[in-house]
Amino acid sequence: MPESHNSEFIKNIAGYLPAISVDVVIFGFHENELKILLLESKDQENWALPGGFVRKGEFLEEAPKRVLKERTGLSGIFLEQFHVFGDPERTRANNRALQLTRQLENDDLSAEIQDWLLGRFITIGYYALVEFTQVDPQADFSSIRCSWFDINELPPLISDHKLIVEQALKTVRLHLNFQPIGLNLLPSTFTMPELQRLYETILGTTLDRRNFQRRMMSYDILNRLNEKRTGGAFKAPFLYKFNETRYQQALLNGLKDVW
Amino acid sequence: MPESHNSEFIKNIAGYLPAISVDVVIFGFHENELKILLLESKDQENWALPGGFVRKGEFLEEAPKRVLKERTGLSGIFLEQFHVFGDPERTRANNRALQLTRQLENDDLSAEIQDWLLGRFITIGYYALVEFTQVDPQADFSSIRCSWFDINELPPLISDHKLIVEQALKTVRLHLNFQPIGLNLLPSTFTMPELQRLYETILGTTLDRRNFQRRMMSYDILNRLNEKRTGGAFKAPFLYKFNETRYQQALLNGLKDVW
DNA sequence: CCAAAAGTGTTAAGTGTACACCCATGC
DNA sequence: GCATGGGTGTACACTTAACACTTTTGG
Repeated sequence: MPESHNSEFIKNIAGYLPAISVDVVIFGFHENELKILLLESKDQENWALPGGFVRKGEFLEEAPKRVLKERTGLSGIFLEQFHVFGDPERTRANNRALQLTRQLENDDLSAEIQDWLLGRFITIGYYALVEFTQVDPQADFSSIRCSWFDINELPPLISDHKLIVEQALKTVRLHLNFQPIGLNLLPSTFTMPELQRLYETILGTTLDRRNFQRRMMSYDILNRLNEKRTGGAFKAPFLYKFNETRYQQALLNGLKDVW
Repeated sequence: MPESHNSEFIKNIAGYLPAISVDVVIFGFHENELKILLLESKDQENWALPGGFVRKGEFLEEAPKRVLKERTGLSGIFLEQFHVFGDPERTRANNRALQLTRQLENDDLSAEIQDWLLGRFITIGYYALVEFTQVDPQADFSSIRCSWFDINELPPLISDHKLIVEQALKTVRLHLNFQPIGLNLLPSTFTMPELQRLYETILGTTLDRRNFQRRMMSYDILNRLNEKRTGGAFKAPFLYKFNETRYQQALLNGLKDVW
C-alpha cells in the first residue's frame, strides 16, 4: 500500500501544496512506557517523525490522517494540531528532499520538482494518541524501518524533530489539565491502575492511587464494569470503560475551568 | 511606510513562501469592551483580519510581527500562534488575491505571479494583546480603512475570518486558566477593578470583586503602588503594576497545574 | 449624610492530601 | 500467613465562594 502510494506521490508532486509539510508525533503506551513511532531513513543514521505533504484539494487535517493511517493502519483517532515549526534553517525538508532526490537520481526530475523538494518547508506539528497493541508499524518508501521508541530513549533525530517531540509532549502534559485522555491510548477496557500508569508516565511523576481514583471518577467519564481483571497476581482490579458520549463532551467543554 | 512596503511586496512576490499566509487577531481593550482591529477592503463590503505572507528567509514569527507593527506601530508584544486554518475552500487567499490583481490589472503580472496569488492558501492564526490607547490603526494598500470593532459587533468578514476570530477568542479564554494576561492589554499602571473588567469582558461573565482581588494577588505577579487613582468619583482605588519578571515566569510555567 | 465604589475580614462549604484499614490472591 | 496490590473510608489542611462590614469620595 505505501509503495504504490509513494510512486504515486513522486509522479504527482505538483499535486501537493508547496512549502508545507505535516509531521505527526504518534504516542503509544506499552508496558508503562510512553513511546513514539519513528522512521529510519535509508541515507542517514538519524530517525525521523512520520510526515507528509498536503494535497492541493484536500482538507488540511487529511494529511496527518493519511500519515497516521499509513504508518499504523489506524483511523478515527484523536489527532491534534499543536504547533507550526517554521525556522528558515530547519533542515527537515532538505533531509527529506535529499532522500527523495538521491533515490530518484536516475529519473528525469524537472528543475521545478527539484526546487519544490529543496525549498524551505514550514511544518505543522500534530500529535496522535493510539493504542499500541493495534499498531503494525509500516515504513515508507524512503525508510528502512518504522518502530516504537521509549520517549526517554530516543535515537538521534533529523533536523528539528527533537524539538517537535518535546513540544508535543509539553502540549500533551498541558492538555492533561483540562482534557480527558486515554480513550485511544488504552484498550477498550482497562483497570484503574492501568489508567494511572498512563497518567504517571505522561507526567513523569507518581500519583496517589486513592486520590487518583477519586478524581478520575469525579470527571464522570468512566463506567465501571461488573468484571474484574483475573489471572494476575493479587487482588483482581475492576475493569472500566470510557463513557464515550461523556468523554467527547469533556473533550469539547474541558474538565474544569478556573474562572 | 506601509505604501513603500507594499509596492516592494508586489515586486518581490517571489521572495515570499507560496501557499502560506498569517492572519493576526489583534485584541485591544477600551471602555470595558474587547475590540479587534479589522481592515476594510477596497472592493468589498466585507472586512478582513490584517494578514501577510512569510518571506523566504525569515523566521515564521517575523511575519505576524511585521503585520502587528505595520497596523499598530507596536512591537515587543505578546503574540501567539493558536491554530492553522487550511480548508481547501477557504477563500481568504482568493479575496486577497482578487484585490491585488484588480488593483494591478494594468501591470504586467506574470502568469507565475498570478498563480501564486490565486492558489490555495493555508493561514496560520496568531493573536496579539495590545494596549488600545497606544495604537494608531494603519490601513494597508489594499484597504480603505483600519479600525477597531467591538468583539460583539463585528461587521461581515471575508472568507473564514469569522471562524478565525471565534477560535482566537476561545483560545484566549482557555489560556486565561493557566496564563497571566493583561501586561500588554492595559496601561503600565492600572487599578484592580480595571483588571477585573478585562477578565470579565474576555470571559463574558461577572466575577466577585473580593475573590478576584485575592486570586490575582495569590498569583504573585502584581506590585501594588503607593499611589491611588484620584480624580474619579468615590473611593480612590490603588494602582498596580505587573512585576514583569514574575509575569514572564508565570507565562512560561503556567499559573497552576491540576496534576 | 447618602450613594456608590473600593478595601478588608469572616465563615461555611467544598476540595485535595495523606493516610489507615480491609480485601483478594499467589507463593 | 505474608507480601503485594487493590478497594474504601476518614481526618485534616487548604481553597473557594458568599457575604458583612468599613473606608473613601462627590454631590
